[in-house]
Amino acid sequence: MPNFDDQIYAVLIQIPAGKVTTYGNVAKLAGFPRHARHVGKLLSSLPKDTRLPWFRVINASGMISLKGESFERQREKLLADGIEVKENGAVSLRRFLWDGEPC
DNA sequence: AGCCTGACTCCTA
DNA sequence: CTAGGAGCCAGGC
Repeated sequence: MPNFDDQIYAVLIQIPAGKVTTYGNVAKLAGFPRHARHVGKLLSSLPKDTRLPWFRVINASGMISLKGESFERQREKLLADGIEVKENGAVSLRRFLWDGEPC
């Protein structure tokens, strides 16, 4: 059984550009349905130069869960992806949510 | 072991 | 939309 971290990474790299997903969804796709909190903990430990699209992961409310500078960083990344993000960090899950693997 | 914390989620009001 | 409470899991002390 692959470890938790690797499974999470495997899911992250599959998130298509221009889409977002939630912590809970990532955890579920990785095979750990109730580890949403741990997903966030793992992302918090990522190096700043990581290739992983950590910025495409937001909470189930469609809001960026970060604060301060981290929040702005993620928001800019999403905007660069063509995702509409409001000033408060809200994203339209209706339009940009990636639920599972389309393939 | 217990207690606290967190980039979470769901339910109720 | 906000606010409060409960459930959830792993890690640190």
